Amino acid sequence: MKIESSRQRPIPVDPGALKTACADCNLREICLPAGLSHDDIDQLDELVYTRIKVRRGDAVFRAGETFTAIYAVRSGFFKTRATTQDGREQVTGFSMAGEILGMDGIGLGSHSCDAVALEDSEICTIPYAQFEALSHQVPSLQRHFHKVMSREIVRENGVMMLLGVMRAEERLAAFLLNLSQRLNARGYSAVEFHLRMTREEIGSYLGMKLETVSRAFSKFQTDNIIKVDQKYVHILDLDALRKIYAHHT
Amino acid sequence: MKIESSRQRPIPVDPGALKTACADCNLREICLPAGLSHDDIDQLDELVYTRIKVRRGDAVFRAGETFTAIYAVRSGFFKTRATTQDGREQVTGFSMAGEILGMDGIGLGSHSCDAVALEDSEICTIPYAQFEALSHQVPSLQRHFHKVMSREIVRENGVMMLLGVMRAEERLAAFLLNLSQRLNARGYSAVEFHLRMTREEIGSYLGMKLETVSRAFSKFQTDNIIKVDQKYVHILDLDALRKIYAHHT
DNA sequence: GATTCGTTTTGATATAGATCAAATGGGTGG
DNA sequence: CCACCCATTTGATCTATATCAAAACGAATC
Repeated sequence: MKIESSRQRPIPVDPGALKTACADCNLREICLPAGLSHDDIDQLDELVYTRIKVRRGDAVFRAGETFTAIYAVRSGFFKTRATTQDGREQVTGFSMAGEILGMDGIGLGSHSCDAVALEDSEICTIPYAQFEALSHQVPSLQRHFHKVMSREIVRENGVMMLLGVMRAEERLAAFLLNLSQRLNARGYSAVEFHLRMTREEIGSYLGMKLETVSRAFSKFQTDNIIKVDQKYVHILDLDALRKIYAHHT
Repeated sequence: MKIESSRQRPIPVDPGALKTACADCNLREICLPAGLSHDDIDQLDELVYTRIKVRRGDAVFRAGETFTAIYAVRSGFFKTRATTQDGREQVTGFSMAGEILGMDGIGLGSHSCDAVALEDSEICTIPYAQFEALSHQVPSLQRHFHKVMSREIVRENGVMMLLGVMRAEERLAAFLLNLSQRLNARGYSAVEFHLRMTREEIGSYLGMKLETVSRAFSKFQTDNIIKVDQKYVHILDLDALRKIYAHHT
């Protein structure tokens, strides 16, 4: 199941076909419009005129490309990854509905990583120049955007901690707890879900090899903390997972 | 030489005594005022009324404290660090003149890490509420602040890559090259400098133990790539360092 | 100027996780 | 429906770095 397709760019679809206004979007409370008034959301809606389907394996943007827009994940699942000059790859994050992609490009005007869909997905394109102008008019939008960027900084701090000081099983526990919490915030089960990424991608994110990820999954299953079957995960003992993460046993 | 002093908070000094307007500050091209017009800088100056001395070992802010302001490093050197529940510590960054501290607090309203001075330093306090209001009036300030936050995201991406895929010597090479480049951008030598942090702090940042840091330094010295004497570093062969970093030999 | 404490270096040994290897099992495309 | 390609699991072995230990060195203190 090789997912890196040869297509380089997503295919824009007829905007009308996918038109779902922010105002009507069930993600509005966790996405960019969070905290905006109705009028403000309407203004944002005028900006977000392009909704795009991204097929599994396709990239929303790639490292080196000129930065033009940020993207809100409307549905589906993405990974972002950076690549060293000699081709080693680091997954820097996984993104799900309501989360924002592409903020890495603002600083230098070009993207520093790739954003690749791990399943067929939909994104809302938010042209950055216009977004900046709008957030200049709408203080609450500006405020919220700053929060979104700040939270991304804090998230990455957490990953640095994970990579810097935690052991293999602690890392996997942290990863599962984080997924659980984010899925839960979106109305899904906190204890039962399907992973969208491979063991190798999990490993890359957590700074370990796929075999080590697999062994940690097996260990958790042996200890009756989770039940795993391929991509299906059922957390049987959330507290045990939290203890592994927190107490660093 | 224990630097964690018992004082919890920096001592505000008479603002007049330290008054150096952004307009006159030699950091204005790399700090927040970068790209602002004279008039805009004057507006920013009205905001930055508190300049504070921070003594070595003192914290500008600590994890858990309420977020009220961001801080520009005017002189000196800082580390930021996050701590796990069981007390393990991860240095998440080192900051020097012109760089901004505290952006981690915007998202959740409280800081997620400590910012500690590694030498006697000075910072400019920028009350966030007022800054947000001003950046709302001054588009170029807003634009620049977004860039600063985005660059922080990209920097952390780089650290994730470092921690995730690189080997000990590659990490140290990356670290030295980064320091070199930042010092150079501030008018200091790119090849000769004094480290402000201990081997242990370097190790924490790079996800390795202080002994491993020391061994990597010794190896570089043996290979005539650098000359080290305690905190003094002289890079003899920048290209060799770049090759270690880039080619991942 | 001696003392002390913390930092750094270096050596010896241990180990978590990487690497190598092989078997199993799903999903996908023909 | 079959065949093939990946993904995953599990075992055996290896290795980069951690850990343990001790000596040397410097900077601050009395």
